Amino acid sequence: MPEMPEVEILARHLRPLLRGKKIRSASVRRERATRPTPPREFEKAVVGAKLKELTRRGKYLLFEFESRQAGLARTGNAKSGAGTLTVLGHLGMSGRMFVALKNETLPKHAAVIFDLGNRNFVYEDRRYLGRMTLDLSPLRELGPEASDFSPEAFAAALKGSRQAIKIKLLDQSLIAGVGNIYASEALFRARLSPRLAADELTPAQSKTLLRAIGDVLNDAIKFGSTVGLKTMSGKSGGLFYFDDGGEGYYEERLRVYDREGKPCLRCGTRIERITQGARSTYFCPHCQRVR
DNA sequence: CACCATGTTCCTTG
DNA sequence: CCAAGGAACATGGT
Repeated sequence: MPEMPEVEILARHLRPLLRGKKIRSASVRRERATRPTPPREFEKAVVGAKLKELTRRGKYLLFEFESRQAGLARTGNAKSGAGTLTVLGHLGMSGRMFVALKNETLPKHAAVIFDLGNRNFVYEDRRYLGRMTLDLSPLRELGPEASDFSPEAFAAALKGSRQAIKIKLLDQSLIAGVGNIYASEALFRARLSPRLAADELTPAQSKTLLRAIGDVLNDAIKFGSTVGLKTMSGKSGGLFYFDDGGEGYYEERLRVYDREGKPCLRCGTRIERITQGARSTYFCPHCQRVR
């Protein structure tokens, strides 16, 4: 469930469930899951730690723990100041995180489990493209959140690049949090062609695009935190948030993504799918003409 | 078997 | 140094 809105909703869901909880034991069931941190080192570092705060940056989750004793300095956890240990989480394409009752069976691809006493925290990932790690270096490469970007700074960041704007939006060092789905959605909302070169956008167009990105992300968060929660309630005593997408608290919100051949919701023209940077882009050839 | 998938990183080629 | 393209990672759905 991995674009910024899904991560934000997940963070809001998990925060009250995890805050103040102490990790009794930790189990890494896949070598890859904590890369580049070795699994045993990861387990050792988090056992006994109490979660202070859970925050989000781009598509990453930051689990901030109170360190137990001295001895954490050698974990190479750059962010850990005095008394703090931070675990960085990323869901990749197929990761999920949830708090479960202890008698619930673990999913087949459970990658990391924290024993919290009367509950388990589970990170599971079918494709193992995500991770939970002590390596915080990815944070240094992230561009601003959409909400922190001024139109002027965004325009400046696009200058000097002839790359297609759609591909640029996926660059986390330019702007953090936009993924393949919402890149198409934002360009549709801004009525801009995904094939426009980044430096071809006028200041007015880049301003429109930045606003569209913010709107698309905010709408998704708003939708996910209302309909999504309702959809999921009842599962495991309401402890789950993300399950399998349920009945459409997600896809039905999308206006162009995955709608190839279907009529544009604005003008009726057939939506097209093209490949850019080896990934699918969906757009309306009429509403999103290059200008 | 073929192709596709919400992400990131690394490699090659130009 | 940059851009573009592709592969890799690993599993599952259609």
